[in-house]
Amino acid sequence: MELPGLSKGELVIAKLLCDRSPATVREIFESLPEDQPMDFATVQTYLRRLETKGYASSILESKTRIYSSKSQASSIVKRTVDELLSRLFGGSKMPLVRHLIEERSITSDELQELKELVDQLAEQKKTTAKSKQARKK
Amino acid sequence: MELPGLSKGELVIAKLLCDRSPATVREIFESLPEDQPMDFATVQTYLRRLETKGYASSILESKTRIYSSKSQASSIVKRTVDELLSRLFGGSKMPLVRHLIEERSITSDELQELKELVDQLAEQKKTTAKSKQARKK
DNA sequence: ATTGTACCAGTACAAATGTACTGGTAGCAA
DNA sequence: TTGCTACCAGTACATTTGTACTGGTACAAT
Repeated sequence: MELPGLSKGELVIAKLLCDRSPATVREIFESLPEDQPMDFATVQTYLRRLETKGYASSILESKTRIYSSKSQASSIVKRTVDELLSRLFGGSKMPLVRHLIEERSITSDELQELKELVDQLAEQKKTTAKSKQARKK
Repeated sequence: MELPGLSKGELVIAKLLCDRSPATVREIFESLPEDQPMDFATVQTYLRRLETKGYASSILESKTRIYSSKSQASSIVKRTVDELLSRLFGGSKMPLVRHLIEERSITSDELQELKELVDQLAEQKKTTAKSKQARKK
């Protein structure tokens, strides 16, 4: 069940749907960021296409169709990012990480957040290593 | 001079071109990752389109056309990542950073690299702050 | 009963995209 | 000089994408 890729436009709607699933066309329509408005009917079309592509399902609840996402936001994100990585960075992620935190100005808050993340990961790593050792893998 | 967006396919070629510019069609063709082969003529078409869109220029050097990228890889990357960020993460980058280092298994080496990066940034930040203070901005 | 109002399914359609064939030519091998 | 190669410009074309109109209908307000 290899889902077909999503176009740029579909992606926006897919993400919105994930975050609010289940939702009506109108709900999605209204949650559009106002910097890129879109016709109600256009949203409709995108949702229909998402369903066709297997990313969503829907039921007709007395006159109103309710769409539900069939995939987690995380999996859509993963898929999309994977594509990006393979297209631009030969599949490895560190170059992108670097790009994100080097080529763009980072705020102190973000830096702080990042630091915590790293510490946390390091901690986790240590634990994993230990338990591995314990199990004498 | 707002360059038009690049499609997924164009992006691959654009990146390849950036990395080797100037290059002939054949060179690009041969540097294609073998997991997604493509006809020579298709590469030709992509390059032509890149030129039309303003991302590349070319000259005919005695029977062979030589393409050069007109933009830095970094700016193409930036543009593409920006798009992704706005589409999937409301424009902020930390969620993507998080995704990259949390949702995907990270190796010790990568973690180490990340740690260094963070330290380096912290250092830089401190310096900046100081000089700002010195200048009594 | 009449008229809006919402929403739906279907259809439309130009532009962008992915992918490639073709006919022509210049240079080199035979 | 005759092919065979490489390469080029141009053209082709089915799909996908972006974007939206339409005609029909059910429910609500008049």
